[in-house]
Amino acid sequence: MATRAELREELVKAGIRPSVQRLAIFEYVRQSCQHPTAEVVYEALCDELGSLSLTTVYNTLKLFVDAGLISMLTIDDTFRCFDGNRCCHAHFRCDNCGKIVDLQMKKDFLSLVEGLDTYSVNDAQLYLKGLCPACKNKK
Amino acid sequence: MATRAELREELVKAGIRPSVQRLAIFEYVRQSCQHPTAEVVYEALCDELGSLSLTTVYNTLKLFVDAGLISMLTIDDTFRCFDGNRCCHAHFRCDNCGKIVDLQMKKDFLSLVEGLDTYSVNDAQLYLKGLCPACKNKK
DNA sequence: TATATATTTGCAATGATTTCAAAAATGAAA
DNA sequence: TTTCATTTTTGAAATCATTGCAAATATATA
Repeated sequence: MATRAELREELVKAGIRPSVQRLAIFEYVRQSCQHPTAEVVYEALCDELGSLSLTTVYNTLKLFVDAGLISMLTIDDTFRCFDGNRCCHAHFRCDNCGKIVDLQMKKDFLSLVEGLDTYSVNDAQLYLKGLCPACKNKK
Repeated sequence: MATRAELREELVKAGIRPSVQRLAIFEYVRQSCQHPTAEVVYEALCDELGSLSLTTVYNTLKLFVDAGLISMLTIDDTFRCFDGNRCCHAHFRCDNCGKIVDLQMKKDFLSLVEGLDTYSVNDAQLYLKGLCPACKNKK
């Protein structure tokens, strides 16, 4: 769990000026285990920041993704969500309840892919879908 | 390369009535290596079928995905595309030219994921992004 | 303090996808 | 074949997450 000062430092190192909004959004996404959408981030920070624009949230999240500070998930085809967890992990989305959970990896994804030597890889996501344990038992 | 009769049979086995539109759409997606969008499928088949509705294409592709006959890719966050290749493979999307290519896998994805025993997995997609060989060299 | 630059804001626009109800096609029964 | 019910297709309108844009605000520099 990083402190606010550490997160601020991380933004500066990435060449991003740590405005109040940016730091709050960065902190929220980094601390959350919920893979929030832009809308969720907006709702969560609106009060704390007094005023906040949904556009700012979208712009800022894009800024962070482009800087490699967080990642964007497209595991749900109707909305994007964001992930501040920097460890290599896969995602599982339950077709029934919609919950998205992290799954540990035994090894990095890339070790399994052939012929990658001539490519330059910036991002890798492994998405699994089906039924989570709880929903599986209900059926 | 499956024949039209084989594809028809496959639809029937899946409990899907092989209408003219469905068979044409199924054949197109199964034979294509281009990961077409609904729009692309629509444009490609409009003439051949005389009349075709984009809504039919969307509905039919969803029908096939739900039946497990093809898969839907969300590797590009602005549109969905579809994949008729049933072999286990990963996808690479070039950030520069947008092209999506298949990559062979040494082993199945799932072998690398921990704690999956209590889940029921229906779909798995590994998405890689970065620069393809051609775009990498240009920079 | 003045001035330039970077950031935020809110509303309008975008565009892929879905909804919906009518029209057409198909299958079963008579 | 004719009739009737069911399934499929169609096209136009609606949806909604995301982006564009131009004005307002905040911050850095001279």
